[in-house]
Amino acid sequence: MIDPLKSLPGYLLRRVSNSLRDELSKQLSELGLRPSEASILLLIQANAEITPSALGQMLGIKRANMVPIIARLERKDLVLRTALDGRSYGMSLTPLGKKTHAKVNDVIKSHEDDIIARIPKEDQEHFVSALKSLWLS
Amino acid sequence: MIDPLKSLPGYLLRRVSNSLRDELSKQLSELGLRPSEASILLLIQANAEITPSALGQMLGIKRANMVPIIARLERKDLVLRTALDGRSYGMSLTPLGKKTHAKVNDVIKSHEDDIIARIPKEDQEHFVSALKSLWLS
DNA sequence: TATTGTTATACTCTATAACTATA
DNA sequence: TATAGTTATAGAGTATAACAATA
Repeated sequence: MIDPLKSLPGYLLRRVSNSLRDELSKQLSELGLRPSEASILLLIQANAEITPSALGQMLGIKRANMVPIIARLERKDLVLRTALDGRSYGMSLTPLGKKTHAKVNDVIKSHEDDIIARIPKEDQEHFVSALKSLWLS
Repeated sequence: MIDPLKSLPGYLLRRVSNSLRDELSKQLSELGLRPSEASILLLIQANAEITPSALGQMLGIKRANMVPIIARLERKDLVLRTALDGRSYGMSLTPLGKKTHAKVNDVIKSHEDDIIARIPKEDQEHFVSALKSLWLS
């Protein structure tokens, strides 16, 4: 079979991205989390009292779609909300959220290390550089 | 705001992949096609009488999910099926399918050229090499 | 027995419009 | 007026299980 797609960088990028996401998703599911939920734990830890809108902007997730994600994190007792003013609230990690954050951090770090380890040494820096030049450009 | 995710290659990869896919999707929508449909036109052109199962395997799409995709391509008079034996069929491009294939090819080529053009010259080869080493490994 | 195409179904992620309450 | 959070809803992609017909 001839595969004219395998020579296309954009196509390669998409397939690789999907398979890596599936791997991460599987590892995070052992913590009962989805990738978006895990990312949010990292961002809340790094930004005390961050709002859902700010989170969504950083993650490229629409405000409307943040609602059920945050609701799940709250239901799991991982995050709690504190009113900032009458219409917005900041989010922080509960004690359980902090413990989970540490585990998430380990999982993501090992996932990222795995990725780098699979790339030949002489390509690694160029790979990250290329991704950064494609980032939102 | 601190973004601990922007330094993670896997996260960068996913965000870049998503935004590139959105761009391609938008361009293909002017042809009335989705990325999966466009890919299939390329693969049928390159592989006469290919079956849905073989297509799905190459694209990483489950057989069950190929059904509605192919049904749409047939409804648009882009592909037609020919029985190979009692239970399987091969797919080929109709005259309109061939014309559309040429347009799809142009769109995808310019999309891919755009991607490469955004990457610094000294990173381009390493980027593709890195993607290939991450491909299904 | 294994495979092909199919149906039905559910889950995830995403996109839009409209509403409310507050700034 | 503009913004934050929310609701409802629709679209797209994906996953699984089960079935009939055929190899």
